[in-house]
Amino acid sequence: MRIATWNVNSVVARLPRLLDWLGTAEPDILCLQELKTSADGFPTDELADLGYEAAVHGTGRWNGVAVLSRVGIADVRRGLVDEPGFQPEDALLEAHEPRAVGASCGGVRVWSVYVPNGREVGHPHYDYKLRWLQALRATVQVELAAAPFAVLGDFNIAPTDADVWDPAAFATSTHVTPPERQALAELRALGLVDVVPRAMKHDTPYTYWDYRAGAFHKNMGMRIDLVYASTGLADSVRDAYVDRDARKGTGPSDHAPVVVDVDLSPAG
DNA sequence: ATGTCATGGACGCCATGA
Repeated sequence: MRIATWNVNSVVARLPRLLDWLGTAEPDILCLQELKTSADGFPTDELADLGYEAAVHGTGRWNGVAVLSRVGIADVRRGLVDEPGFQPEDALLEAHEPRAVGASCGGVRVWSVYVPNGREVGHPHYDYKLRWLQALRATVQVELAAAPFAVLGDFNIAPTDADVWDPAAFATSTHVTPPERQALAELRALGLVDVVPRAMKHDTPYTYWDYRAGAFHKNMGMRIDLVYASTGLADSVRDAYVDRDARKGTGPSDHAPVVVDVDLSPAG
């Protein structure tokens, strides 16, 4: 079985690239992030033509996550346990954002997550990020009972200094701070394993490169798209890689897909 | 480090978020 995750930076703008990629990579399960559209705008029919069903959690212009599956989809759950919202400075009410959706596909329980960016250390969004990660932990704690299990997506955290192109450039940034990394450690402590993809080029398994300043060609990247698998599922992993080709060419997302092949057969 | 995108609202540009 092939399981993948991809922040597509608008599923509508990326539809030609997404359909092309599905046709060649042929994942059984694909977790999508940054749909940037509501469920109404989601390209359900085009994906169904390729044999994929979808569990969608989207509300409009920002965020949005989905699980695609060609091995069945059931028990869809939208949102986290005790999920926090984000309250912009000028808003009266905090708004819940579509950043997490879970589904059972072909005997595997998967969650597609888009962790808040955090913007700047000390910004209200950074505090929201840490609170959101605590809710993710509470959700995983419950959902992990349905193993094999994995939570995949854009975590907006580089787990180690080796996962950023220049640690010095991130000295005062989000994505690398001890509280963010501690939140990842607490997820792993529940019984999850960071499935690190093999390096393809430059000996780095980065998954994200800024659109600006030729970052991709200079390999100024980060590994922030992660696959956190239950121990049993991690044991069944036969290969894991970043599909850098999906970051090349015309009209790419700024993220590349992470692809994981697992062998779930009893003898596997 | 900041040379790019994508979206949506009031328009052939700006604000927002990443």
